[in-house]
Amino acid sequence: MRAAPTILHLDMDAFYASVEQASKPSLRGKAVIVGGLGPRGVVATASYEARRFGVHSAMPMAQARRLCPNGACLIPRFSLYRAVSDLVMALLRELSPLVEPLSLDEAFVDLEAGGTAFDAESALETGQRLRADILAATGLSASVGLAGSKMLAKVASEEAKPDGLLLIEPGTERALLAPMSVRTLPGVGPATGEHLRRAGITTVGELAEAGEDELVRMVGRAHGLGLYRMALGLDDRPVVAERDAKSVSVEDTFDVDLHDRVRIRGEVQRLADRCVHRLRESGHSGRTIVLKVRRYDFSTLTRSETLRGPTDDPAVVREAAARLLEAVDTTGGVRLLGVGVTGLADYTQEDLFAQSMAAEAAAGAAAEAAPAGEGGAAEPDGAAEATGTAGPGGSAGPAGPGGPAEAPEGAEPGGEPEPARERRWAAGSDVRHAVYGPGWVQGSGVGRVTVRFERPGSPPGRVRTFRVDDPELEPSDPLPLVGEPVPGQHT
DNA sequence: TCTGGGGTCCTCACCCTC
DNA sequence: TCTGGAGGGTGAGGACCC
Repeated sequence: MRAAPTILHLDMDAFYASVEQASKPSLRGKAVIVGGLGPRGVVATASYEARRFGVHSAMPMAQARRLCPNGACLIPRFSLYRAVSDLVMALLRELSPLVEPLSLDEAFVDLEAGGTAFDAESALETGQRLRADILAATGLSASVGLAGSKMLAKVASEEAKPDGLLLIEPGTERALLAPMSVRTLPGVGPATGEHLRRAGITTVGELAEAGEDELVRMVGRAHGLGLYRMALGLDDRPVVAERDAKSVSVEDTFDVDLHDRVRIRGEVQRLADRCVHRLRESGHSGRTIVLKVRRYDFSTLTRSETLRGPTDDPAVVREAAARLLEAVDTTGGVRLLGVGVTGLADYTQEDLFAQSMAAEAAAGAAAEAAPAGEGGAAEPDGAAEATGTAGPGGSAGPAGPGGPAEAPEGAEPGGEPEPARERRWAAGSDVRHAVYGPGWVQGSGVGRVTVRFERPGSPPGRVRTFRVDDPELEPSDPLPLVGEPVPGQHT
């Protein structure tokens, strides 16, 4: 077991919301809620100001708005968060080659492996310096936990939040953990927490007292053994710099449940294409195709099919997904569809056999499906979806100005020609005005869009309102949070 | 106005082979 | 030839994480 507290866990504070506050000076010190803005959107991150109203991650956005009616609700801007995250991860890699990112805003670092810390004192010094460097590079605060293991370092950073640093001295682990809730331990979520609570176990100390056998009996072998060890403060998992992806998937929740079988088939095909696109981008192929269907009552079904060999052929994935869909009863309505690929390989063995099978199957299916599919008259409730609100980019899609991010290509080959659509301006998205310069959308409706003209580092800016089709207003890329070059002057 | 998206890991059931 | 168990592959679902 490692003695020196040289595992560092970094956690950026309320990351998405903090990035939004840094890039939008008028929001600093205000309640900011980042998440899906559609009717089925949920909160991704809330600023600490919004958390005071009871808003938290995974809460339905509608509920968050009720709790915090004056909060600024914004769509996530992942490209910006990724850019900021890259800066932070680069700083971590200066400390050690062993950096294990967990998400855009969290990572473990093995300081000892990087030679940047060997005892409590040097670890503390490194942690403080890192926090200062992150603040200088991004303008954001981060919390740091230091301990002898990953689990304890994560507990420490959680305790240090917000904007703090905590080191757990070797030998103090059990006493520190004992009074904490079992929910503190990674892997104990609502279900396991409730399971343990019913057995009278609510603290980590009680978990340790329960003993290994009892825990294995209660929650299964792997989980029970892991929980018992963690309750004792034991965790010898190494920091792993490179992790191979094991699956790739895409899914969409629709604003309105889908009933029309033809429409559902179409969505599955579209998702299969998106999934293959992502699969290819990652340089993978995969062998098992998974279809996910969440029904009107929130029950979730998965159906999967394993191919003879890995593929990244869109036709093969589309066909497999279509076959899987045929085995699912969708009467009652579908709120979410997803297509995924697992069993990834890092080679693309061009599977001629599978391809020829797929081509045959496709030809057969096309011959069968075309009359019914194109006719679209089969489903008596087909008109139910004609609202058009349930489209891609509904609650989840960052349906920014210029149209939904997905389905850029003509999505409705057989549909009526689309009239010039009113431009949509999502709250929080970046824009540039020919006269007033860079700003962000504060809100839009009834043919108007309200823009606040400010940028990272500027004082809070002024608000102006335009027609949604104002030709001088256009979507733009986010500006960097720190060290922003003067726009238009690249010398 | 209930409940996103993209993942990982584990368990269990079933089938097949040895 | 029959039977039972072990073990791997597959499919489905649940829990959890950020």
